[in-house]
Amino acid sequence: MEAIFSPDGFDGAGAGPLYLQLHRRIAEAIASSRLAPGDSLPPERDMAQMTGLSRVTVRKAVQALVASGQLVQRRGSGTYVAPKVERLEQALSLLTSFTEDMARRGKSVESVWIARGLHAPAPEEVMALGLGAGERVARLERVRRSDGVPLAIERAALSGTVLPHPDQVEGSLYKVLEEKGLRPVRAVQRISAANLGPRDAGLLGVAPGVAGLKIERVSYLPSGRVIEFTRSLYRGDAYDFAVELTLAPEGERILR
Amino acid sequence: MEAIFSPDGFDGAGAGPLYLQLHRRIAEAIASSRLAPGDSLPPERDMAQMTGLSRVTVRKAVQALVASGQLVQRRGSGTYVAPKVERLEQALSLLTSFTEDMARRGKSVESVWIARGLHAPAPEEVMALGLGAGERVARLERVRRSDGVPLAIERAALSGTVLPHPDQVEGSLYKVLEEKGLRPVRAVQRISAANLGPRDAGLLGVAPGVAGLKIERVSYLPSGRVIEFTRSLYRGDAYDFAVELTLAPEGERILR
DNA sequence: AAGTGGTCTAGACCACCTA
DNA sequence: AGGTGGTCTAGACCACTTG
Repeated sequence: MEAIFSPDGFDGAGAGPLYLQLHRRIAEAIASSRLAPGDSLPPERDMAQMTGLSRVTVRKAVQALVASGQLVQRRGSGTYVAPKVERLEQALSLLTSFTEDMARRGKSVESVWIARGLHAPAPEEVMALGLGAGERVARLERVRRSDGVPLAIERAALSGTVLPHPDQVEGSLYKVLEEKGLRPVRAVQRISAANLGPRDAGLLGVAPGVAGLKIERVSYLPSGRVIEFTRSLYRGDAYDFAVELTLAPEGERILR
Repeated sequence: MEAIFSPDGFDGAGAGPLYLQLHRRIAEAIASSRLAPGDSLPPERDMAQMTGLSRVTVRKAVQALVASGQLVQRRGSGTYVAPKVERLEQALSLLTSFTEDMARRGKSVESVWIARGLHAPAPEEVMALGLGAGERVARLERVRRSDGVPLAIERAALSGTVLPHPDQVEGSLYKVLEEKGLRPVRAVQRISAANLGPRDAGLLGVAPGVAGLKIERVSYLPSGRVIEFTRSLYRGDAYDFAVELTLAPEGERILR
């Protein structure tokens, strides 16, 4: 521990800014397991004194590690090495619900509802769902947890005609749809990455700015009608999406 | 412009930290197009004076916007609203090379080589490629650009036996493999999100900490042998991966 | 040469948690 | 009550870009 915060070796010419040098020291200590998940770091003021740097500079080094999810800070308590989250791998070619997917691997699933209700649709929702004039939209917004760890924020939108009582949805949305004979059989997803804003980061229990996977999904009924439009944010460090690619024969198109 | 940086309205009770209030003001100005891509913001010292805040606090607000890719800063020059990047959509079910993919949409492609050579393999590479004892690994590391904009960092690894002269690869790796009769027909990809480190961010021309899509791909020959192991980092704001999902009939498995 | 962002400091007060 | 992280300040110097 002393070695990490020793005042020696700083300011070697060409080593770059002091906060980056300290950042590197701590990151290497974590990578080499000299700092293990759950370990606490000295208080910022102590790190400053030990290294001979100002607290502001120490904070800048620490903040970068917090922002990339390697450290967590708790006000009034201290700074800790982030617990290692086990990565979940999910096959991307199967249209399954979160609930079913987790059940298949024997994980518990909890949903924490943020909002459930009927609203006036946003233009984007009118487009995606093909809503008629005056039709309302049912919005289901929840945090998905598995074994107590928040994994994703899911914001689903459906036609208010299809789901007139969104507040009665409890567990799996797909199960509810199935009971109505409206289970989707096909979906198109778009995947990108984005930094989590303060609100979303808070819901997922990570620091603002941490990378998240943003997934937009439009689901279709056998008739080709759109049934669901869902925007999800997954913790980037907790999820792996797996997909298999095949060589397309000349001229063939797979994505419609 | 004056409205954004007016000293009025700060410190309203319950509005949160000053740097977040300023962050919100600027973000809203960008979202509402009152600040358009390419527009310059006042110098930090001026923003500080205009708002009545210290430069450090102004910097903290600005830094957060830089870290999420909404602003760019150029030392000696100024602070600007980030140019809007056009999102590229790529189908995830097709095994195509970057070069071919871009050619299909009439985009130019440039590769900037970072490294090309034979090395002693890392354990991870031995595993993924099934390397024999003493076998070397060919590494190809390059930045992929389209129309001058860096889009991705691609780090490919192949058996040194398959590709004994990696320094002779110029354009499409898949083309080279095809000429050897070694074109992959199947691949498994794993997708997650991660904050870009200083080095990778620099290569992609974005600020450190910006969210990137991390893709690991293992490609197979018709014989089932692994031919290629590639780790790529895509700019999260410049790429959409599109994938189609289908409902799997009972008992069927799609991913092998 | 002047102006810009990049780094760094010492010190202060606040809000929260733990004891 | 004491310690922790969270915020904020004024001022300084450096490295780089621009006119």
